Amino acid sequence: MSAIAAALGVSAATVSNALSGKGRVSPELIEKVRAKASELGYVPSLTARALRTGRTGVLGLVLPDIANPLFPQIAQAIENAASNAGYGVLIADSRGDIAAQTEAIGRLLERGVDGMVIVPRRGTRIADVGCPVAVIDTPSTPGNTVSADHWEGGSQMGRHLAKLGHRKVLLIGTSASSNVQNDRIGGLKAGLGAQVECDTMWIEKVEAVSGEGCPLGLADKARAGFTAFAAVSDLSALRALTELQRAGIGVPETVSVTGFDDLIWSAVVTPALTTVRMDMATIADLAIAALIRAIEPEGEVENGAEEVSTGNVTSETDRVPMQLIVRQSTAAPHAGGISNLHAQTPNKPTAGEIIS
Amino acid sequence: MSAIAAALGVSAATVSNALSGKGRVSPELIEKVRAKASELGYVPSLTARALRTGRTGVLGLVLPDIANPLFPQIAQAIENAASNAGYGVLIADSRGDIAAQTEAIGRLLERGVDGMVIVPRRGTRIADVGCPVAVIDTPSTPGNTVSADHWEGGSQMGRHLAKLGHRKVLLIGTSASSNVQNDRIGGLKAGLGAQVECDTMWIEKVEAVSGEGCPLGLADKARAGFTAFAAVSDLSALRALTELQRAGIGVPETVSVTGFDDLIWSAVVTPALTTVRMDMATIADLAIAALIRAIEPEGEVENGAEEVSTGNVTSETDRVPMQLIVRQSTAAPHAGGISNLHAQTPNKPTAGEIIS
DNA sequence: TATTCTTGCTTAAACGTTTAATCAGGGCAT
DNA sequence: ATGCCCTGATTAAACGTTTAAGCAAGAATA
Repeated sequence: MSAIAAALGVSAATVSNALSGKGRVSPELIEKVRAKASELGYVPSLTARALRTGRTGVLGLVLPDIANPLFPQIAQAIENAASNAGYGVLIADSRGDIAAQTEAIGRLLERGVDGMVIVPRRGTRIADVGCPVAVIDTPSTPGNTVSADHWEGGSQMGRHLAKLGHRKVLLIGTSASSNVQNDRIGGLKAGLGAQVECDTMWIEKVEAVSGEGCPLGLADKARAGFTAFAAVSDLSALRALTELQRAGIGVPETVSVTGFDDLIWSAVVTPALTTVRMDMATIADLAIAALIRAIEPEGEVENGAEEVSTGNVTSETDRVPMQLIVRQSTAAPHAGGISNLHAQTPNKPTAGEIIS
Repeated sequence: MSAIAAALGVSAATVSNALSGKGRVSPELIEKVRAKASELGYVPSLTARALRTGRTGVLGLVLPDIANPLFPQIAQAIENAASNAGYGVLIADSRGDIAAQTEAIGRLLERGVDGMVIVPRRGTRIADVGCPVAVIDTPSTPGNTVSADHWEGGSQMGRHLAKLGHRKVLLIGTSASSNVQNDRIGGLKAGLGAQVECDTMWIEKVEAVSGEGCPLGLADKARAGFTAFAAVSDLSALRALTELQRAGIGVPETVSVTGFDDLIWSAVVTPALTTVRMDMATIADLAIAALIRAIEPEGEVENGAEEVSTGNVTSETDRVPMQLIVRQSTAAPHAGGISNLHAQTPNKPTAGEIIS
């Protein structure tokens, strides 16, 4: 910067003002400074700026378990939104226990992040950590900034299955302590309506008895009359799908299987999974916008409260609709029921029809 | 820091020296400074330090497509290794074209990262970007810093299949332009040996003709005598597995299916996938260690070359062995061949036996 | 014409560290 | 006893910005 100033015979402060458009600088000088800057390939030192302004231009991203298959979607959306807003994204894995989450947050704080996006570990409440925080969890959780409307997504799926004619549905969740999963299940039940019989299976409970990765006994369930298996995550749906197929039960002609989240494999398995997708791009945009509102000074208002607020930020809307994607894993329950195995239906293209 | 200095009646410089152990400070004063520092809850400003030293303590992580299902493993391992070394990790998604990758690298550079880890987009060579770079690709690619030994992994899998008695194997890849996939396929062929007949299917080519997500026609292949389908990624393996199951072909009693990478779902599908896993923790450790060697001054050597080298860094070893994980999707080819459909074998626990 | 406002720029301080250079004093050898 | 080295500290500069305050000169106002 001083090089530009010297080359133009002005002071460094003027160059700064010219580039930021803050002080009073003549238009022609601004132009000259701009020209010289790009001529010299000037890149402002974000470090120095950070030191002076106290803002680093970096946001932290804290995830409960970075190995979560949903992570790519989240990270990509957040990175994109942040990057559009001129921010960088520092990741912190809070793998393991709650202590690790706290420690991860601490590391980010030390690095001087201006704010952070936290997808909290199940059942965790985020205390005021000393910087603005956007929480992506579920609308039913207090402190949530913005998230997918899991309940509504569940209800879309429920209506889809009910409309196909299913009357006995098994809901499959992983952990009963997950707010997200409970919301999805609540929505499913509501969407299925009162006349549909449903039962809920929590995989964690089954595994506590029979060991991790054990068979879920879904073939028996099918024989018991369940015609649809609605998992609240695509991973469980995949598990259900392959277990049923392995047992020789045809999907979708005998039973239907549905998932949640539209994970990477949903479209490529056979039959392609009917699922419901979060609009992560919108969620990320809202979360980042809310954060930035808390970080950057208002400008308009001249109140004394120049302090950056330091708690959970809020968004205009705390829930964004989900998108039902109907593929080949759902169909009307066949009258023949379980007896009609392996009737081959031609594979239609898998892109999926987006409903709603 | 000045608060500590004032409280102890010494200068700020002394405090700095005491905490960093650099200058000459009396042992008892060091102790007092330490005590006061933790009493006051002193947290050094990494920003100021960065300004002064020119090093930010932040590494960049550039991924070809953050939505890649392998990403969680990579990000987690890198974050962990970096964090252990006292570095933060800034992510940059280079989704889209090569231009996006360059632009992502530029953003990281502006933020003053001390170095970066790049998993290059297929076929990309990383030019000298102005900071140390660790490239994680494949040993056969020039410029590679460290990566899994994909060829060796393929050969392990090949030997496993050959030993089971398979004599006609279909190798399934996504893109013929991927160095990683070619290495894996090369290894597979070598491991299978000369007496095993094999053919290679590239999904991209099939899809170019029949559309994305189209059936791969594997049932026909099975009828043509292929008894094993070795995909070079778990995603393709999953696609193969479900397509075969859907066609009523039993895995593993009729044909075997194998994958690569041990992605999250490999253990939970039925039958659980036999696959081969990268040791990302070791790879990440080596990559980060190599980076840090380039970043941090040698200390010992008193040569004038204080400059940080600015190209691709190298590691002691550029390839780390893969780990064959045998689960339920592989078995000896049944003498009866394709006719013997749906023979049920009991589901064994899915944890997987780790070989080698 | 004398005063005040406005414009366009400069000066200087500040952000919180690190580090080279300096300095006072005590022990040691000459 | 004088000069020298070593120890344990201090001083001051520097990193590259931002920004409040100051200032000179021309324009507008009285």
